[in-house]
Amino acid sequence: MSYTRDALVEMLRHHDINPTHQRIEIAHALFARGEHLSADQVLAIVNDRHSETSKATVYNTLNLFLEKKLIREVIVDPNKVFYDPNTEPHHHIYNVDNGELTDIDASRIEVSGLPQLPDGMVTDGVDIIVRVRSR
Amino acid sequence: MSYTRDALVEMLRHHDINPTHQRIEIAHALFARGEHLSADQVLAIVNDRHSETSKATVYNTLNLFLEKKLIREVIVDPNKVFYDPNTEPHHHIYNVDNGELTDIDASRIEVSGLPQLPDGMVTDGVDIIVRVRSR
DNA sequence: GAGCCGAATTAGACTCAGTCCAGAATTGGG
DNA sequence: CCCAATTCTGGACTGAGTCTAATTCGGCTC
Repeated sequence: MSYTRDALVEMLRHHDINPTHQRIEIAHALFARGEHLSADQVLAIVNDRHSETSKATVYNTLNLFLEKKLIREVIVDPNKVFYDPNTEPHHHIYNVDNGELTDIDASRIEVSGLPQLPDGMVTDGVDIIVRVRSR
Repeated sequence: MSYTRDALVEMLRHHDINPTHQRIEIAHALFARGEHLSADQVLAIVNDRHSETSKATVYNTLNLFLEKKLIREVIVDPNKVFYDPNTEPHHHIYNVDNGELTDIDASRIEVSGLPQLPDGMVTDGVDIIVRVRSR
Protein backbone atom coordinates (compact mmCIF):
# COMPACT_ATOMS: atom_id res chain seq x y z
CA MET A 1 0.00 0.00 0.00
CA SER A 2 1.73 3.18 -1.13
CA TYR A 3 0.73 6.67 -0.11
CA THR A 4 1.18 9.00 -3.05
CA ARG A 5 0.00 12.56 -2.74
CA ASP A 6 -3.01 11.68 -4.86
CA ALA A 7 -3.91 8.70 -2.75
CA LEU A 8 -3.81 10.86 0.37
CA VAL A 9 -5.98 13.53 -1.23
CA GLU A 10 -8.43 10.84 -2.20
CA MET A 11 -8.41 9.46 1.32
CA LEU A 12 -9.03 12.85 2.90
CA ARG A 13 -11.87 13.63 0.52
CA HIS A 14 -13.40 10.26 1.25
CA HIS A 15 -13.56 11.21 4.90
CA ASP A 16 -15.09 14.63 4.19
CA ILE A 17 -11.91 16.52 4.85
CA ASN A 18 -10.88 19.41 2.68
CA PRO A 19 -7.39 18.43 1.52
CA THR A 20 -5.15 21.39 2.23
CA HIS A 21 -1.36 21.45 2.04
CA GLN A 22 -0.86 21.08 5.76
CA ARG A 23 -3.42 18.33 6.11
CA ILE A 24 -1.79 16.35 3.35
CA GLU A 25 1.60 16.79 4.98
CA ILE A 26 0.28 15.62 8.32
CA ALA A 27 -1.56 12.67 6.81
CA HIS A 28 1.63 11.79 4.98
CA ALA A 29 3.67 11.85 8.19
CA LEU A 30 1.29 9.41 9.83
CA PHE A 31 0.37 7.06 7.01
CA ALA A 32 3.64 6.79 5.15
CA ARG A 33 5.41 5.50 8.24
CA GLY A 34 2.39 3.74 9.70
CA GLU A 35 3.71 4.39 13.18
CA HIS A 36 2.18 5.65 16.37
CA LEU A 37 3.19 9.27 16.72
CA SER A 38 2.64 11.94 19.34
CA ALA A 39 1.53 15.43 18.33
CA ASP A 40 5.06 16.60 19.07
CA GLN A 41 6.59 14.09 16.75
CA VAL A 42 4.17 14.98 13.97
CA LEU A 43 5.05 18.63 14.40
CA ALA A 44 8.76 17.83 14.21
CA ILE A 45 8.44 15.61 11.14
CA VAL A 46 6.29 18.03 9.20
CA ASN A 47 8.65 20.92 9.89
CA ASP A 48 11.78 18.91 9.29
CA ARG A 49 13.11 20.94 6.37
CA HIS A 50 11.58 24.38 6.70
CA SER A 51 9.07 25.41 9.29
CA GLU A 52 5.80 25.14 7.43
CA THR A 53 3.08 24.22 9.85
CA SER A 54 2.21 25.69 13.20
CA LYS A 55 1.60 23.85 16.42
CA ALA A 56 -2.02 24.98 16.44
CA THR A 57 -2.61 23.51 13.00
CA VAL A 58 -1.09 20.19 13.94
CA TYR A 59 -3.39 19.91 16.94
CA ASN A 60 -6.41 21.12 14.99
CA THR A 61 -5.71 18.68 12.22
CA LEU A 62 -5.10 15.68 14.43
CA ASN A 63 -8.36 16.36 16.22
CA LEU A 64 -10.13 16.75 12.93
CA PHE A 65 -8.74 13.43 11.72
CA LEU A 66 -9.87 11.84 14.97
CA GLU A 67 -13.36 13.21 14.63
CA LYS A 68 -13.61 11.98 11.06
CA LYS A 69 -12.30 8.58 12.16
CA LEU A 70 -9.27 8.71 9.93
CA ILE A 71 -7.00 7.92 12.85
CA ARG A 72 -7.31 6.68 16.43
CA GLU A 73 -6.11 7.99 19.73
CA VAL A 74 -4.09 5.69 21.96
CA ILE A 75 -3.96 6.64 25.61
CA VAL A 76 -1.30 4.65 27.44
CA ASP A 77 1.15 7.17 28.73
CA PRO A 78 0.15 9.77 31.29
CA ASN A 79 2.06 12.51 29.56
CA LYS A 80 1.27 12.19 25.92
CA VAL A 81 -1.36 10.94 23.54
CA PHE A 82 -0.37 8.81 20.58
CA TYR A 83 -2.14 8.94 17.24
CA ASP A 84 -2.56 5.71 15.36
CA PRO A 85 -3.05 5.60 11.59
CA ASN A 86 -4.28 2.03 11.86
CA THR A 87 -8.06 2.07 12.27
CA GLU A 88 -8.52 -1.66 11.88
CA PRO A 89 -9.66 -3.18 15.14
CA HIS A 90 -6.53 -3.93 17.12
CA HIS A 91 -4.98 -3.61 20.54
CA HIS A 92 -1.62 -2.58 21.92
CA ILE A 93 1.47 -3.71 23.71
CA TYR A 94 3.11 -0.88 25.56
CA ASN A 95 6.71 -1.15 26.65
CA VAL A 96 6.81 0.83 29.86
CA ASP A 97 10.61 1.06 29.80
CA ASN A 98 11.18 2.63 26.42
CA GLY A 99 7.71 3.87 25.47
CA GLU A 100 7.47 1.59 22.46
CA LEU A 101 3.98 0.81 21.23
CA THR A 102 3.19 -2.29 19.16
CA ASP A 103 -0.03 -3.46 17.55
CA ILE A 104 -1.84 -6.68 18.25
CA ASP A 105 -4.27 -7.79 15.59
CA ALA A 106 -7.72 -7.93 17.18
CA SER A 107 -8.98 -10.81 15.08
CA ARG A 108 -7.10 -13.40 17.14
CA ILE A 109 -8.25 -12.02 20.44
CA GLU A 110 -11.34 -13.13 22.19
CA VAL A 111 -12.73 -11.42 25.28
CA SER A 112 -15.55 -13.06 27.16
CA GLY A 113 -17.42 -12.17 30.31
CA LEU A 114 -17.89 -8.46 29.72
CA PRO A 115 -20.92 -7.32 31.68
CA GLN A 116 -24.15 -6.02 30.22
CA LEU A 117 -24.11 -2.26 29.79
CA PRO A 118 -26.68 -0.16 31.63
CA ASP A 119 -29.68 0.96 29.60
CA GLY A 120 -29.05 3.66 27.05
CA MET A 121 -25.33 3.02 26.90
CA VAL A 122 -23.48 2.10 23.75
CA THR A 123 -20.00 0.67 23.48
CA ASP A 124 -17.67 3.07 21.77
CA GLY A 125 -14.78 0.64 21.66
CA VAL A 126 -12.81 -1.81 23.75
CA ASP A 127 -9.13 -1.13 24.28
CA ILE A 128 -6.77 -3.75 25.56
CA ILE A 129 -3.36 -2.61 26.67
CA VAL A 130 -0.70 -5.12 27.62
CA ARG A 131 1.89 -3.34 29.68
CA VAL A 132 5.32 -4.88 29.34
CA ARG A 133 8.71 -4.44 30.99
CA SER A 134 12.17 -5.62 30.02
CA ARG A 135 13.84 -8.47 31.95
CA MET B 1 -14.46 -2.96 55.66
CA SER B 2 -13.95 0.20 57.68
CA TYR B 3 -10.95 2.45 57.46
CA THR B 4 -10.12 3.74 60.91
CA ARG B 5 -7.01 5.79 61.39
CA ASP B 6 -5.35 2.74 62.96
CA ALA B 7 -6.27 0.47 60.10
CA LEU B 8 -4.77 2.96 57.66
CA VAL B 9 -1.57 3.24 59.66
CA GLU B 10 -1.35 -0.53 59.72
CA MET B 11 -1.92 -0.66 55.98
CA LEU B 12 0.78 1.91 55.25
CA ARG B 13 3.30 0.16 57.51
CA HIS B 14 2.50 -3.12 55.84
CA HIS B 15 3.52 -1.58 52.53
CA ASP B 16 6.75 -0.14 53.91
CA ILE B 17 5.45 3.38 54.04
CA ASN B 18 6.23 5.61 56.98
CA PRO B 19 2.79 6.75 58.14
CA THR B 20 2.91 10.53 58.40
CA HIS B 21 -0.06 12.82 58.91
CA GLN B 22 -0.37 13.77 55.29
CA ARG B 23 0.00 10.24 54.04
CA ILE B 24 -2.73 9.06 56.36
CA GLU B 25 -4.99 11.87 55.18
CA ILE B 26 -4.40 11.02 51.55
CA ALA B 27 -4.88 7.30 52.11
CA HIS B 28 -8.09 8.13 53.94
CA ALA B 29 -9.37 10.22 51.04
CA LEU B 30 -8.85 7.35 48.63
CA PHE B 31 -9.80 4.31 50.67
CA ALA B 32 -12.70 5.65 52.68
CA ARG B 33 -14.61 6.55 49.53
CA GLY B 34 -13.18 3.76 47.42
CA GLU B 35 -13.54 5.92 44.34
CA HIS B 36 -11.28 6.72 41.44
CA LEU B 37 -9.85 10.15 42.10
CA SER B 38 -7.55 12.46 40.21
CA ALA B 39 -4.64 14.16 41.96
CA ASP B 40 -6.61 17.38 41.86
CA GLN B 41 -9.57 15.86 43.58
CA VAL B 42 -7.38 14.34 46.28
CA LEU B 43 -5.80 17.72 46.87
CA ALA B 44 -9.22 19.34 47.17
CA ILE B 45 -10.58 16.70 49.54
CA VAL B 46 -7.58 16.72 51.82
CA ASN B 47 -7.61 20.50 52.09
CA ASP B 48 -11.36 20.76 52.43
CA ARG B 49 -11.45 22.38 55.86
CA HIS B 50 -8.13 24.08 56.31
CA SER B 51 -5.29 23.98 53.87
CA GLU B 52 -3.05 21.31 55.31
CA THR B 53 -1.23 19.57 52.52
CA SER B 54 0.65 21.01 49.58
CA LYS B 55 0.27 20.07 45.96
CA ALA B 56 3.81 18.71 45.89
CA THR B 57 3.09 16.38 48.78
CA VAL B 58 -0.06 15.04 47.18
CA TYR B 59 1.83 14.19 44.01
CA ASN B 60 4.79 12.76 45.91
CA THR B 61 2.53 10.65 48.05
CA LEU B 62 0.41 9.34 45.20
CA ASN B 63 3.55 8.30 43.36
CA LEU B 64 4.90 6.69 46.49
CA PHE B 65 1.67 4.73 46.95
CA LEU B 66 1.87 3.67 43.31
CA GLU B 67 5.43 2.49 43.66
CA LYS B 68 4.56 0.51 46.76
CA LYS B 69 1.54 -0.96 44.97
CA LEU B 70 -0.93 0.41 47.44
CA ILE B 71 -2.97 1.95 44.63
CA ARG B 72 -3.16 1.72 40.85
CA GLU B 73 -3.02 4.27 38.08
CA VAL B 74 -5.82 4.33 35.53
CA ILE B 75 -5.03 6.04 32.26
CA VAL B 76 -8.18 6.60 30.24
CA ASP B 77 -8.49 10.31 29.81
CA PRO B 78 -5.92 12.30 27.89
CA ASN B 79 -5.90 15.09 30.43
CA LYS B 80 -5.79 13.47 33.79
CA VAL B 81 -4.66 10.34 35.54
CA PHE B 82 -6.98 8.59 37.97
CA TYR B 83 -5.80 6.77 41.06
CA ASP B 84 -7.60 3.63 42.02
CA PRO B 85 -7.61 2.30 45.59
CA ASN B 86 -8.79 -1.07 44.33
CA THR B 87 -5.74 -3.23 43.62
CA GLU B 88 -7.68 -6.43 43.04
CA PRO B 89 -7.39 -7.44 39.40
CA HIS B 90 -10.13 -5.63 37.56
CA HIS B 91 -10.86 -3.59 34.48
CA HIS B 92 -12.78 -0.43 33.69
CA ILE B 93 -15.76 1.03 31.94
CA TYR B 94 -15.18 4.64 31.01
CA ASN B 95 -18.10 6.86 30.18
CA VAL B 96 -16.70 9.22 27.59
CA ASP B 97 -19.58 11.68 28.02
CA ASN B 98 -19.38 12.37 31.73
CA GLY B 99 -15.97 10.97 32.67
CA GLU B 100 -17.43 8.34 34.98
CA LEU B 101 -15.24 5.35 35.67
CA THR B 102 -16.65 2.01 36.83
CA ASP B 103 -14.95 -1.21 37.81
CA ILE B 104 -15.40 -4.58 36.17
CA ASP B 105 -14.38 -7.55 38.25
CA ALA B 106 -11.59 -9.34 36.40
CA SER B 107 -12.49 -12.80 37.58
CA ARG B 108 -15.35 -13.14 35.12
CA ILE B 109 -13.32 -11.94 32.18
CA GLU B 110 -11.37 -14.22 29.96
CA VAL B 111 -8.98 -12.99 27.30
CA SER B 112 -7.55 -15.45 24.85
CA GLY B 113 -5.27 -15.13 21.86
CA LEU B 114 -2.73 -12.75 23.29
CA PRO B 115 0.54 -13.21 21.42
CA GLN B 116 3.75 -14.56 22.89
CA LEU B 117 5.97 -11.79 24.24
CA PRO B 118 9.45 -11.32 22.79
CA ASP B 119 12.29 -12.79 24.80
CA GLY B 120 13.22 -10.98 27.98
CA MET B 121 9.87 -9.27 28.25
CA VAL B 122 7.55 -9.62 31.22
CA THR B 123 3.91 -8.68 31.41
CA ASP B 124 3.36 -5.89 33.86
CA GLY B 125 -0.42 -5.99 33.59
CA VAL B 126 -3.28 -6.14 31.15
CA ASP B 127 -5.74 -3.27 31.13
CA ILE B 128 -9.08 -3.51 29.43
CA ILE B 129 -11.01 -0.32 28.96
CA VAL B 130 -14.54 -0.37 27.63
CA ARG B 131 -15.34 3.05 26.30
CA VAL B 132 -19.02 3.87 26.55
CA ARG B 133 -21.32 6.65 25.36
CA SER B 134 -24.84 7.63 26.32
CA ARG B 135 -27.75 7.02 23.91
C1' DG C 1 -6.57 38.35 -14.21
C1' DA C 2 -9.17 41.21 -10.37
C1' DG C 3 -12.03 40.98 -6.56
C1' DC C 4 -14.61 38.56 -3.00
C1' DC C 5 -15.78 35.30 0.76
C1' DG C 6 -15.64 31.63 3.87
C1' DA C 7 -12.42 28.33 5.46
C1' DA C 8 -7.87 27.39 7.09
C1' DT C 9 -3.64 28.80 9.18
C1' DT C 10 -0.73 31.40 12.21
C1' DA C 11 2.04 33.40 16.25
C1' DG C 12 1.95 33.94 20.52
C1' DA C 13 -0.36 34.31 24.89
C1' DC C 14 -2.49 31.40 27.99
C1' DT C 15 -3.98 27.27 31.01
C1' DC C 16 -3.30 23.60 33.80
C1' DA C 17 -1.34 19.03 35.37
C1' DG C 18 2.67 17.73 37.09
C1' DT C 19 7.81 18.44 38.54
C1' DC C 20 11.65 20.59 40.77
C1' DC C 21 14.05 22.99 44.18
C1' DA C 22 16.03 24.71 48.33
C1' DG C 23 14.70 25.86 52.78
C1' DA C 24 11.77 24.62 56.97
C1' DA C 25 9.60 21.37 59.81
C1' DT C 26 9.00 16.90 61.75
C1' DT C 27 10.43 12.60 63.17
C1' DG C 28 12.54 8.84 65.54
C1' DG C 29 16.66 6.56 67.41
C1' DG C 30 20.21 7.05 70.70
C1' DC D 1 17.05 16.16 74.70
C1' DC D 2 19.74 16.17 70.44
C1' DC D 3 20.88 15.29 65.84
C1' DA D 4 20.55 13.52 61.36
C1' DA D 5 17.52 11.75 58.09
C1' DT D 6 13.17 12.02 56.25
C1' DT D 7 9.29 14.56 54.93
C1' DC D 8 6.85 18.68 53.76
C1' DT D 9 6.34 23.25 51.79
C1' DG D 10 5.49 27.33 48.56
C1' DG D 11 6.61 28.95 44.63
C1' DA D 12 9.00 28.86 40.37
C1' DC D 13 9.16 26.14 36.43
C1' DT D 14 8.02 22.87 32.33
C1' DG D 15 5.64 21.19 28.55
C1' DA D 16 1.33 19.46 26.31
C1' DG D 17 -2.50 21.31 24.62
C1' DT D 18 -6.00 25.39 23.84
C1' DC D 19 -7.55 29.95 22.57
C1' DT D 20 -7.83 34.12 20.04
C1' DA D 21 -7.64 37.69 16.88
C1' DA D 22 -5.43 38.74 12.82
C1' DT D 23 -3.76 37.09 8.32
C1' DT D 24 -3.61 34.18 4.30
C1' DC D 25 -5.38 30.91 1.16
C1' DG D 26 -8.11 28.89 -2.41
C1' DG D 27 -11.95 28.56 -5.06
C1' DC D 28 -15.51 31.22 -7.35
C1' DT D 29 -17.55 34.77 -10.29
C1' DC D 30 -17.14 38.13 -13.51
